[in-house]
Amino acid sequence: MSQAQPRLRIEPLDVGLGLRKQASDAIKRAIMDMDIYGRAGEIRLDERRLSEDLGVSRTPIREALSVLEQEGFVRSIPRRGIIVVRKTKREIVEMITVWAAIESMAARLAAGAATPADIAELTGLMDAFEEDPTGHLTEYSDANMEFHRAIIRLGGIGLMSTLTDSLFIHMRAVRAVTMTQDNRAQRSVGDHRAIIAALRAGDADRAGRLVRDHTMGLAAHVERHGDFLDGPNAGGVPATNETGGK
Amino acid sequence: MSQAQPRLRIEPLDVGLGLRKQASDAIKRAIMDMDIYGRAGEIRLDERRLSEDLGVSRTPIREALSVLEQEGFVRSIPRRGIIVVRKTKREIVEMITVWAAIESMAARLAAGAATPADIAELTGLMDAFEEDPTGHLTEYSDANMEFHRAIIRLGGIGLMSTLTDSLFIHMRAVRAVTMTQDNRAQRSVGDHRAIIAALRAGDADRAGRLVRDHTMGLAAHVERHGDFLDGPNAGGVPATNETGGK
DNA sequence: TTGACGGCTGTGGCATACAAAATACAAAAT
DNA sequence: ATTTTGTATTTTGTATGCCACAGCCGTCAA
Repeated sequence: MSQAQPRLRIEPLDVGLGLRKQASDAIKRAIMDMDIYGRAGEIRLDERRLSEDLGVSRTPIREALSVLEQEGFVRSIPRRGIIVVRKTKREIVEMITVWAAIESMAARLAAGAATPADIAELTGLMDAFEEDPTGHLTEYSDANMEFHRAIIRLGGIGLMSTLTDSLFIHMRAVRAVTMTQDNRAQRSVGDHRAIIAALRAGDADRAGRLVRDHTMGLAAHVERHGDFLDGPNAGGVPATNETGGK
Repeated sequence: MSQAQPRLRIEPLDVGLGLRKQASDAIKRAIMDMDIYGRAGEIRLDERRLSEDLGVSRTPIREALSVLEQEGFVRSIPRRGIIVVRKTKREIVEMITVWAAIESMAARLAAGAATPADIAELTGLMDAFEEDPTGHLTEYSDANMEFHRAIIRLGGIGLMSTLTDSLFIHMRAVRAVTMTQDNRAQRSVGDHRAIIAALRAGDADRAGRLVRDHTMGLAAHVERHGDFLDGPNAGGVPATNETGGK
């Protein structure tokens, strides 16, 4: 009966306020913590199990899962259950492309509006890793993300930050891998410095182009080396029976 | 095994599969049909009233409202109820800017991949209005939207279509107004023709730039003349933070 | 007369109970 | 032995009831 079901480890949350949001956060955390691409087969989430693990009834669980579905973490198949989505390489590349489009525009806008203090913040993020980013890949990965988020923020369009944030969440699994390949970290620093220079010069065209090329380069890289995403069970969504048991 | 059977294909009989979606669609339709910007004061939605009107219980209504909240149509205030959101001018401008960013990138991608048939489809959308779009503003407004959606589709990034579609829904109220001002419809046709030419020439840079300038022009126009959005009750529901579903 | 406090009502949040559907298992027939 | 069908269990979808909190109104006191 209770086979090797990927039972998520989560802490029972205390009831108080915003029970639905707490539940969605907890489940989201649990999903991000588990290695989605390691396991094979579809990962199903059982409402009843979740409700008893979290100590709340199924109603807030369902609403939380509805939120997570909108955010692209799970997919609800009508009468069949809720499964954790596994982003395909194709989908990741699409997300990076959208990211490139948005950040490029943000850089254009930032080029005309960024203050010296803003520029200083950007340089500050890179300064710690100028010499040898390869040694501290984990830290640099964070600083890298923060750099891009900062540029988008400097664009002044809040919606851009909202959208890209929800894109970035799905790329946690990709970040670590891509960094270690191809000396990408080192080249990344160079690209970033060029972007900062363009922003400081107020050159919107150049800033937009550099950002676009930089991120599209990541897209091309994932396109080439991101086959681990489609991993063991390739293809897309199996339309019909795929029990996978035994 | 028994796969080659010419099994007759029957509609999956979507009744029952998605009472929640039916509810969300109905409520969404109702929201879009009413003139949100005409009325003053906050528009509250009562769960019990809705469930009574739609003939279903409150549970699917709540889930439908949860979906609508994620899509940005309504806003749930913890113990106060659910109100219909009114997009501010600022938010509309932000949405148009994001739209410009995405469609510009899509045009770049489309410039290298569009087939003559694709180009013909685009020209076909515009041909009917070349002479005098001012006479058939409603029809042209639809064709205009379809033109932009087609370009985004030609970019080949499905995520772009998904994102922009959800953006476009919120701009119905703006479409009609902006078209009638400033001879925008007529100039729109000219811009579109130039965009088609760039796509036909395979000039990614030019196509991307033209699309960006065209849409950013709309953003600037709304920025200038879109005060009716914040209209009667300026700042009716200001940034009270919280909720807002990410 | 005015302001504050307390009960009353209405609405949303959560839990639980019930029904329908799909899958898994088993048995029987070919 | 394999396939098919019937049954049972699991699991989702829906309904309803109860509870907590917010807003409102009336009354009482200063």
